[in-house]
Amino acid sequence: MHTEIIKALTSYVSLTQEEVETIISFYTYKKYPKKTIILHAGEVCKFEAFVIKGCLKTYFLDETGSEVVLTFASENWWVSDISSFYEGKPSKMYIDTLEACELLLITLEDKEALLRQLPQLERAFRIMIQRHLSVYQERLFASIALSAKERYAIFLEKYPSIPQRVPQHLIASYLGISPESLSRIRRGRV
Amino acid sequence: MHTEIIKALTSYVSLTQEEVETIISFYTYKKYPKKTIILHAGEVCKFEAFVIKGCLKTYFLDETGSEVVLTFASENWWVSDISSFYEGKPSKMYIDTLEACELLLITLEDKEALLRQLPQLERAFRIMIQRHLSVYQERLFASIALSAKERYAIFLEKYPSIPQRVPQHLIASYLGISPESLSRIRRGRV
DNA sequence: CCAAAACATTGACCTAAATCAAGAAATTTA
DNA sequence: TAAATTTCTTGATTTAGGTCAATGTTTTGG
Repeated sequence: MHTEIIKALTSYVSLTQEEVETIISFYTYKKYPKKTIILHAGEVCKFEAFVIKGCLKTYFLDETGSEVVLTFASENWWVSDISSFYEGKPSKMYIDTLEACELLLITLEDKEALLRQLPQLERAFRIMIQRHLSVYQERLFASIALSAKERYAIFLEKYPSIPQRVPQHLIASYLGISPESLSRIRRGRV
Repeated sequence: MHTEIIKALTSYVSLTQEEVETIISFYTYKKYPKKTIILHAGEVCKFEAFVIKGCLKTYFLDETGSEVVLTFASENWWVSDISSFYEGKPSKMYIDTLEACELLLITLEDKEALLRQLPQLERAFRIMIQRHLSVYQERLFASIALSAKERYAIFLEKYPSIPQRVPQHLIASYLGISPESLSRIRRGRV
């Protein structure tokens, strides 16, 4: 059950069996049914989660109340509102399960205790955040510099399995285009 | 000369005078004239820099060869291509000075040595990267969900001093709009 | 297994912002 | 300080992609 989170962390630091046990002991396994809101805007995000199984979306509501999808998180990804989680401030985003999910969760208190106990993990988490950062950087570039069609092509290349499990209008939202336009792009009618 | 970088780091961890000296000893002070390219796309980024004085832009070139500004970095900000710097891979971006600049630079080797010597800094750097991440997150949301006019208004609120020192067409590029459109937005003719 | 809800497609039309072109200002450099 | 370069503005025109509305299709839950 915990093998994948350990794999994710040991790509950056090496760990003894005892250290692995320690890490595991700090995370809580939890199941959520489909369409569960696990973080509401306005709340402080109390978890950082690793996705064992399932798929989630993180999103904002715009002025007209419609969803703007920021990320999809599926197996072996992390999901949280990092700035709310670490700085204890109310989140502006929502996080929902799109499928039944199994997550490994940690609270801020426990994460800090874990890092005090295994300071070498600081490095692993720092590298993971850096990776997240460059993903956002590339998306921002795409969003500024590329056409809707190009953004969709890149999305398909990077996340070929997401379209099979996520409704198309959410992908449109993620790409910053209307569902109608995405439909037309897919049909080649653009 | 180093007071601001120390202030930036001590907002997250407290340091003794000796530790402060250690940090300072790892950074190299350097001056650059205006319009110097300090990172070329294709090169590996060999520095992480703290801006003491001056202003820089980081940008990509799009398919037609025109600049897409990703960030401006001025006093007390960090500038680097994080993913190239840490992962040793060729950068896709450029970094240029927009004014004469004074920077404090560190190489990856030195940064790792510094972190081995003062592991409590891991925390400070992690928090800084998290902050960067949420800045990108908000910009991505803005870029997907808000109009050019709204994006400009937010930019002015967040960075009121940048327009006084950076050409307007670079701000347009940063916001993902054409220089002509930004000119019209400013004139209220939109 | 059927009804209801959610999702996707298509066409007609609209609009925010891009592009093109020309000139005016401002800044730099010699 | 004059010439050169860079930057900014304005108008005319185009276009990518949005919106609205109707219809078809798939999925879900009772």
